[in-house]
Amino acid sequence: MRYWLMKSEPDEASIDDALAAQGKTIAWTGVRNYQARNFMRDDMRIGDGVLFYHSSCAEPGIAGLAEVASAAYPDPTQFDRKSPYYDPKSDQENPRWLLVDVKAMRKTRLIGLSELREQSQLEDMIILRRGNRLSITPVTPAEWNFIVNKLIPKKT
DNA sequence: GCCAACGTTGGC
DNA sequence: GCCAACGTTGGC
Repeated sequence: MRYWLMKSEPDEASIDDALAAQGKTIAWTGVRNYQARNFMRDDMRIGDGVLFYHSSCAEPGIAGLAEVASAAYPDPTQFDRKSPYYDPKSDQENPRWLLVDVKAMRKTRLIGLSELREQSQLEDMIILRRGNRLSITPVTPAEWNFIVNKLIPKKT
């Protein structure tokens, strides 16, 4: 069992959207970074824990908990000419981009970036490193446990 | 809208 | 294989 942090722009897919989706499961479309793709392809397993992170928005931070709900499979948006994620250089026989399905478990209070940065237990989190842009990053069990057990239950 | 940081591209 | 130019990410 591994743990991950996955960034989503809430304008596109928020934790509320995911919870409202059929089966609470959404296809994690639009990953166009090889390192993030490789995490999905090589390291993710069904049932892995996911911190659902809202990025590029007014209040960036962890907004919910989710689970990996499928193995990696080709992202259909790479073949859709009308999609912003269309990739003319990918071909059907050998798709370049993959996705996994993600099942939303529950919404949490918003744990903002600044609050995350205040936690000495989280100082090594990849998401908090300077210049980090990876949309999918591994989370250590210690980081996961601290966030889920110590931060999330706390009231603001 | 700004811009630092980073990943990708492509000429050589 | 190097690396400058370019495009993107994402917080502010």
